[in-house]
Amino acid sequence: MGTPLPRDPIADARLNWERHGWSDVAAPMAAITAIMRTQQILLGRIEAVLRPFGLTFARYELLALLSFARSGALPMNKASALLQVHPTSVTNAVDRLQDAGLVIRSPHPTDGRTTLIELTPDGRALAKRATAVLNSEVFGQSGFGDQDVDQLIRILGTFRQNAGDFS
Amino acid sequence: MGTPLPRDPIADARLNWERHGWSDVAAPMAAITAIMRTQQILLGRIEAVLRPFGLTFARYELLALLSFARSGALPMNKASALLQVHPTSVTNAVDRLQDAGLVIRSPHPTDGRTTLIELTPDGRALAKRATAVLNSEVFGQSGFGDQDVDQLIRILGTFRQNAGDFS
DNA sequence: GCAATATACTAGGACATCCAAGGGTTTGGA
DNA sequence: TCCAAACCCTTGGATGTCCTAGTATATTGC
Repeated sequence: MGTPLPRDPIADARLNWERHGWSDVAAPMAAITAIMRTQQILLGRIEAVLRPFGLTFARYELLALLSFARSGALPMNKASALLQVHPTSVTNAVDRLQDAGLVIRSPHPTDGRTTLIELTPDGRALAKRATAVLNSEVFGQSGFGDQDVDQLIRILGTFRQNAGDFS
Repeated sequence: MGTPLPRDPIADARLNWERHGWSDVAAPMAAITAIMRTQQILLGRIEAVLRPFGLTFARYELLALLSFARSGALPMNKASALLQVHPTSVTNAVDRLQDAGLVIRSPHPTDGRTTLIELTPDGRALAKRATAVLNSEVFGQSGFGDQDVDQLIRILGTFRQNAGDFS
């Protein structure tokens, strides 16, 4: 994980696919593998930036989502849907954020099944500070050209829509 | 995680970023978030296809890598470097593959520190079957257009190279 | 030749994700 | 009205990833 490899391992995989007679799917295989690897690299950068704040990306995303909500509160199922993660992942994140005093659980006023997650003042302040650093250290130095950013947003947006993320 | 959302949550996040005066990094934020989400979707598809084989993506990748090695064997550190994951992740995968009888550990002939991972006949056969299904069910139906696949490979290839994955 | 440094793998711990299952609350049709 | 079906959240379990530390083996330098 330290020294760069002499050759692109994904390009090599693609060649292997072609050599084995799977040329028809070699390119998509390479694209998908590249997405997996890119995600890993980006997640590593993000986690490194958030670590000093005692946050992980999952917890940060939840804090950020809450900070954009008018009331600073959201039902857990709503958060799960918007973050597009399993409900149990939200439970897990809320547990830890609550232990850190960044959010509190409160009962829904009319639906006894639902739990609201509410940002505390500390949570709101931390979200703001973390976002500032994330913006300058990660998003502002993504390494993608402006045109490539547009291409990614377009290509992946279409993909996500076809995958049923939104309509 | 079931019903499509009425709106694209990442596009909404981008709007929120712009509303808060972070327009300069809103687009890269959206692109990066889209990569994270796309990876999640793709991983879900892959894991679903591999589950009947008793494999996960991490284990499959190791099997596939070994199946392309001339001798069907690789040192663990080599596998770690090529798969670009932490050495402990390889240890973990090898433990499980070995329990399943798909690989065996053997000592390196000249370097006492090194352990070779070797594909068993069962492992080789399973890798072949799993690859066939992945090709037809996932890579062959990626949902990306041919041109978009090329764009992804180009954009993410440059990114990975700049990130130090290879030279 | 021997000690210091580097390399290889593994053990233990923290987190995140998903799935399956369980208990409580609402809703809706008979 | 009342019970079954739907919905919401949590718990417990399996995996994967990384980090830190520890053990064993090689290599390097004095």
